Amino acid sequence: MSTETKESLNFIEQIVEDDIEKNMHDGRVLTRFPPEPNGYLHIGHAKAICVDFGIAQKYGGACNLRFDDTNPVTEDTEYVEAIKKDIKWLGFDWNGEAQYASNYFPQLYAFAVKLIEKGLAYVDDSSAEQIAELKGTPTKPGSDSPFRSRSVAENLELFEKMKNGDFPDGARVLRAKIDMTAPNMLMRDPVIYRIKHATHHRTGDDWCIYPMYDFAHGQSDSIEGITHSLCSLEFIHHRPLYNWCIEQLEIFPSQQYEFARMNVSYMITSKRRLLKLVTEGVVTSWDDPRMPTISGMRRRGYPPMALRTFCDKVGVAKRENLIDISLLEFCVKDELNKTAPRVMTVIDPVKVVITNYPEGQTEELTLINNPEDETQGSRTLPFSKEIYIERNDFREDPPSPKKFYRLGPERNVRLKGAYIIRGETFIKDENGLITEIHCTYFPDSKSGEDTSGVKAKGVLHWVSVPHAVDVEVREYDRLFTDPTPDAHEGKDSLDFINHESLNIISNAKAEPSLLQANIGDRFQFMRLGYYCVDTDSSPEKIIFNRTVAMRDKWAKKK
RNA sequence: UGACCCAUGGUGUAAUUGGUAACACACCGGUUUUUGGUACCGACAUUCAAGGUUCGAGUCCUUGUGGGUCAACCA
Repeated sequence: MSTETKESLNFIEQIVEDDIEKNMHDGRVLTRFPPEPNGYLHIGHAKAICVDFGIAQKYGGACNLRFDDTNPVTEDTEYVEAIKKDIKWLGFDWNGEAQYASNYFPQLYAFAVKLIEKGLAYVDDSSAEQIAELKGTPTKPGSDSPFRSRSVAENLELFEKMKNGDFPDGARVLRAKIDMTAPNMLMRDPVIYRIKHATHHRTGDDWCIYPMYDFAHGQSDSIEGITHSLCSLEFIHHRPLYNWCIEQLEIFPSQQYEFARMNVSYMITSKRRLLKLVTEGVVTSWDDPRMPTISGMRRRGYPPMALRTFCDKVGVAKRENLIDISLLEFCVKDELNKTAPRVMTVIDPVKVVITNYPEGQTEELTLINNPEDETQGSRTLPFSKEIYIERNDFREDPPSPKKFYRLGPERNVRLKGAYIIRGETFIKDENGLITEIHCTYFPDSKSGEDTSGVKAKGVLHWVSVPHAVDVEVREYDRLFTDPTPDAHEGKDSLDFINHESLNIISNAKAEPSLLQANIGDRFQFMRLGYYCVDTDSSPEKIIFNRTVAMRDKWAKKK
């Protein structure tokens, strides 16, 4: 008797399972991730990667990485390398070598010739404007180009001349001959080849004509034997053309399926607008920790696994969506809670003197590194007469004393992993700012061997003054003040920039174990949040990025 | 005066394919806690509308309504 509950499938998984059941392509599953190497990958790509590679993985198939590099003027190998790095970092492996649409240029050219020979493509001498003119509008049918009825021989000759570089850019195009009155604009004799005397990042100057997306993508899928070509909803209108090309060329029948792209609140994914953030100096670079790029999130400290579980939780469907960024942050915190070692760092330090603690004495205390993971062991930490605590962990006169679990005059608190101390007096400067707090400690209240019987109001993190390490901490907030900054008509996303998205703290005090930290290492700063060592760090100065702050009910109540 | 896609709590995704709305996040309340973290418990929707088919509809049909996409020699 099977009691297993049937796992619910998204609509793509259902299609794939149906196909496997029908033994389509002998049950083979081959997907592909087809980025254009003209920009950096962002959170939206992460979703596509998880779907493309994830489906393949789930059904024992494989996923090709294919660069859709059919427009030499915008593409570059720099992006190729960055994209590969991001995919690997997310934890996916593509099938064999990376593929390139440009590898198929000879084959694609032959496909075009075949179409001409079948009387299904023609060379059009019209200008871009004229072509647009005759194309009609979504509500008005288009009409035939005067060049539509050229003979096969003439088309063949002209197309070859196009290839040979006999014409300047824009002089002529090759168009598929379909139906100028089709309700789907893409079927109104789409341009499939254009002249561009440009150097391609891979094929150099071998070609001066380049196929359009619609004449390259589907055929590339077909050449590679892709079984399920998954893309976002905006390509749904391309599907009839995708199928038309495959049918007319009589090649392997790859199938395209569309799913909704993922939108995340307070993030933008338009390459153009992302670029603007960099060029306008809103952020420092493509991998600025505030950027929704994969490289930005990596630098911010988001674990790749968190991104994957996030995409997983978001699911796959066909409706427009706006995912609450708090789900992403939840996934990040959930992952980090299990994996990040705990350390203590005081961000806004105020000095505490323990008046009854022996002068000059240092104790080595042992602290657990991660209560969620025993295998992470423990470390020792120096304790002494003078320590730093967080400024807001002391209140001279707490507003609601019963609810305040921190230090104050005549209040007892436990120093994490150390002793219980009691607030006594404090010193203020001329501005009323507290500069020093005097406490006494209970010698028999040592953590783990507490026989004092003293009740502590709460637990504070701390750092020993003589052993403290100065570090810089960079706190980030969302880049925009509006959840959908690019969805307001007549307004630019830059109108919603959060000018307080970066807060630099240059004099935080960290426990000495952090001296051993390496770039990229992630930690939980107890009671504060999760942080990682930034790439800007040097041996002289460790710089931490705040990946995400801890959930804080107390801050919320206030 | 078009074609195509979509419609389930604040958000996102489910619902054994026609059998009486589930899970996660967020929010609110509580328990535990040497992190105001974690963990745990509780509260939170009769599925866009109106008809129809049916013993029975979130699932099927019809008509509306609302949202999205399409007029680059970009992908």
